[in-house]
Amino acid sequence: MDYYFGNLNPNPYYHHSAVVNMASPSSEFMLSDYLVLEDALVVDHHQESWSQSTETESSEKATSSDASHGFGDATSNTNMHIKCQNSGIKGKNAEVSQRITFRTRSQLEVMDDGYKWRKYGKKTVKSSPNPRNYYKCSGEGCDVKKRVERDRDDSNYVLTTYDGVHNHQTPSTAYYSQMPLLHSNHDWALHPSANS
DNA sequence: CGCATTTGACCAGCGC
DNA sequence: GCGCTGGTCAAATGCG
Repeated sequence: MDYYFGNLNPNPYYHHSAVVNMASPSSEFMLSDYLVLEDALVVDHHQESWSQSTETESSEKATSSDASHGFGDATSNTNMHIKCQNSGIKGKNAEVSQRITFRTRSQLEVMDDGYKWRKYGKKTVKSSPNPRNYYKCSGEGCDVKKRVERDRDDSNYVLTTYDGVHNHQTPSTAYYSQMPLLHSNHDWALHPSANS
């Protein structure tokens, strides 16, 4: 099984979105176990315009794999839209250099990505009728955070946003060398706004 | 009993 | 300056 998630497109003016299929044979699957890059799309996407981008994502949905790639029915598969955003965050979060948003079709809100997370907050936000859950990595000295919420437009999808990079390896390191996506030092293209 | 989760309070940034 | 909003804190609670 090949794992790959490097630079999908050399053009630095685009963020990268990859559509992958992730088989989920049980509720205890691990992201790192089943993440398979199915196809790569390129979309222009800005950190500040997530709500606007959902229209783009809806069109992606219509053209993306879903069940049409022969991975089985929707209840047994998790289809993901992955965005990597170097968002040029200003202010107090300026030190956050990596932001990755997964859009996951899943009944599960929290997937096991190999790291241990501690929930520290839950908030109803105005931009979505669904509550947003906040998690911190339990790794010692690791300040990576993630937010998890149901897609406001389609509750079958879960939006998972990772902020920052881990300063340690995942507790399950078996796929480390093959699976750079959820580790530091992966090779993402930068959006021009990140440099301004 | 120890640890994780819940949840209301608090804080900071932003727009008006 | 004030109110709104999103993000975080921390005491209370639940669970194994």
